[in-house]
Amino acid sequence: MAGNITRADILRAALAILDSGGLPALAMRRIAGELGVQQSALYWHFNSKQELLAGLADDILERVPDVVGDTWRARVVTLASTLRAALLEHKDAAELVATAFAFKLGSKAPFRRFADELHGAGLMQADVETAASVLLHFVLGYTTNEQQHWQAATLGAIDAEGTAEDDLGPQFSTDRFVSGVELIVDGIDTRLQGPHPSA
Amino acid sequence: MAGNITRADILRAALAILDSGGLPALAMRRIAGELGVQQSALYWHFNSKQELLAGLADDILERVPDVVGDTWRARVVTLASTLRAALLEHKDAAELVATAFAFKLGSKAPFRRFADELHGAGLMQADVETAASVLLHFVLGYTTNEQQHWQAATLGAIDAEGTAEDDLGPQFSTDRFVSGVELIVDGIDTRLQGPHPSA
DNA sequence: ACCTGAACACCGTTCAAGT
DNA sequence: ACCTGAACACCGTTCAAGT
Repeated sequence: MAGNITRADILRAALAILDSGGLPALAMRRIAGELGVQQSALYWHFNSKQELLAGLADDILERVPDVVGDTWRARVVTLASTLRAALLEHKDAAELVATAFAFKLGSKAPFRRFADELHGAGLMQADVETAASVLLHFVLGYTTNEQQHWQAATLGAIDAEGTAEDDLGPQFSTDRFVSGVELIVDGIDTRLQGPHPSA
Repeated sequence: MAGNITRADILRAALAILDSGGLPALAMRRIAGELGVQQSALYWHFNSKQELLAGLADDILERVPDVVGDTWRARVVTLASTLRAALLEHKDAAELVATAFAFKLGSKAPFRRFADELHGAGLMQADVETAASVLLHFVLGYTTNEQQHWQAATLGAIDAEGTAEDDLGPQFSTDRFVSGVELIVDGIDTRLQGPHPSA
């Protein structure tokens, strides 16, 4: 009936399924079903499910807007917060992006975003890579935990508050996230103090 | 013939399978097969595979030795390196522990280890939790990527060097890892400068 | 070029029934 | 208390064949 299916169609259907049911619902059969096509048809457009997931991760990351700010510190904190916000908009997106990043499939874009800001701040290259790595791992790790915590609470697997928090305090909030980013930024600042190396 | 199977037996068999084949090989049927038992027998000892994996994660983390050092900085860097080393000893262990941690099943032990060192350093409680969180996410995130990179290279999916590294430099090494930890530690140091708050 | 149909080789989990 | 046997309801991937 309708014309052929495209990669974009597949990714759009996959994102809708992710939004409604998260990663556990994201089966090849389900995506195909939503498009009115056989599951094997997807393998003409993607070599594997992992490749499809990497494409999804890239799509989500492309929606992260450019950041503005007067100082590099402000821009780095804003970039981290913006990235977290983009991930929180889609169920399981943090885990999805973290996995795609670990597998080196696409999506080194967020690493580059951090690296560019830090390079612009005057950090030397070795420190740029170290700092970008620390920032990215914190954003992905924190947001993954946060998202899983929410969803577990929604399913009733963990009671909404108290009990499971023990002595760790209220674990997840924008303030806690920003505190972590600022701690890292203060560490970076430490590397900017000596503008004229003697040797 | 032999006596009944125990939780410890199951975890021992699971760890052996993890070592040889990684997480993809760790199927309930495989664990049961190794113990000469039906897969359903495992469900008397564990309510789910996730619970079993959490137990495995705890086992791996229990092998992390206590750290010594003259300064809190030295102890924190050593603890991070020791944790990484323990994870690198078992295939896919970093991903396993990161997932168990995200799911809040057991294993907040490493968080506490970092928190205790930082508390001893004189950091105030809110900063202790922020800093421990940043440290733990970096250790788990970096080591997960490192371990997956190695294994992909071993399987030939990524050529051993060059090419995939592009402009990111040599991505994984003990030095790079320690640099990241030291950046965080410098950020922490920043919070220790005002010993007598005025209000 | 793009998709169907059908199969292959797996999964985790449940549950009555045995001992 | 601990385990068997068998089923349920799924997976990702491949591949000849169609159009």
